[in-house]
Amino acid sequence: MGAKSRKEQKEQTRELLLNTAVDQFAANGILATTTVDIAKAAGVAHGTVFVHFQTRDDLLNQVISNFGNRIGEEFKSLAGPGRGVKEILSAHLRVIELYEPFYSRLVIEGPVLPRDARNLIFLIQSGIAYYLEKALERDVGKKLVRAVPIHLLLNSWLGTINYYLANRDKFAPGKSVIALCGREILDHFMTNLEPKKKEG
Amino acid sequence: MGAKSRKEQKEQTRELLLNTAVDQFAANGILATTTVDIAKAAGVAHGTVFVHFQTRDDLLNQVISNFGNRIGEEFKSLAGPGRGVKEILSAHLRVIELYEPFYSRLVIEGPVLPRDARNLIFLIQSGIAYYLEKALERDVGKKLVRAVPIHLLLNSWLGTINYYLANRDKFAPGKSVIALCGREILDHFMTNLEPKKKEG
DNA sequence: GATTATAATGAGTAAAGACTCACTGAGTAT
DNA sequence: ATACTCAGTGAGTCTTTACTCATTATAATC
Repeated sequence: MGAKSRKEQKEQTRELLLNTAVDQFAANGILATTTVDIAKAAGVAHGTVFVHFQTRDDLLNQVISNFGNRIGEEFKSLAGPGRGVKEILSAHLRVIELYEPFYSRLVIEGPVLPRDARNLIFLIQSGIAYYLEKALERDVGKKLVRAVPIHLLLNSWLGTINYYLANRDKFAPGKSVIALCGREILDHFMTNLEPKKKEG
Repeated sequence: MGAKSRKEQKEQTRELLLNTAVDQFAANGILATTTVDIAKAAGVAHGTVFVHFQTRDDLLNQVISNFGNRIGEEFKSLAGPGRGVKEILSAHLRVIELYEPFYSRLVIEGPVLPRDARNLIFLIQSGIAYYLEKALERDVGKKLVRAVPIHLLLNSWLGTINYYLANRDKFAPGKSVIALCGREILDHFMTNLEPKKKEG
């Protein structure tokens, strides 16, 4: 038995392909990246891709699924229980910033990807919903924020963040839009949530 | 000279192709529609497409450009001078609802289209910016709404509307998302804009 | 009526890209 | 040592789709 057993070797190549794929997707776009590109960048033969994944879509789904797990863990560790709305939204921004290159590709190209991929992306985005709802209930109960329907808050938040990510080349060419604009967006949303004071 | 001169005939075929293309794009998606699809749906030979348009991208750009002009005119006629923020946003919603099938395709697929097409789409979306800015200045001056940075209002509005359009199959399967959710979104934004009352 | 110009045709070409498979060579078992 | 297994190879196949161009039919011109 050599230093690398066959199983180990195979698993290693599989992960090399997954990691290379995520990098290529992030750098050049998901639609624009071919299986040849991934093989070349990974330094393996084209056929090797299909030893490990049945189809290109299969590879893509596994890349997205892996990514979703990583990002979900990260978010949970930052957005523990008992947090307020501002902390949840802030944690959301931090996680996105951390994974911005690929995350923004998902936001941009997600809607035109195959159904399976779309569903996975929807799941990833839903990760925030539960925490935001709890945080909103808590803050409304404490009269820290005014009562707003959770779905309007969630959809306008996700919509706005996605809009900035999708137009990152206009808002922050070559930089992180979240790093540049995230704070401002967050403050804007928190101001919108301030309780209305009584008549003076 | 026959009933149709050659010039007339050619122009007629050209418009047939433009109209057929917009319908096909709206119905089946821009990326998914081939030049053969358009030719078949228009009832002309495949080659005829290239008699009238140099490339598929050229056809697409002209479709988007035409669409932009129509939608721009419509918006201007609804959003005359002296209107308030609510009227401008409301006019925006009405125009989008009117052209929702193709407009939502532009929102969904726009980010992955060629640069020229992307720029045209950006122009279309910018149509509201000027009017919204004037309306905001007016309403803030009259103390009807609180002062917010115009770019935050614009980007969160466009982001939210685009988010609903992009997920219309989830929010309003088979229907108009704008018809179903537009009013609610508008009210939410107007509530966000209510001036803060003095301490009681 | 004969000639010319051109809108329209549709079979054909070319390029891109996903996927296959007979083969190679190194690890594994007996 | 020998036979076997399987990760990896890469030239080749197949499909899709934009685009071409020689040809046809019809309007315009003389």
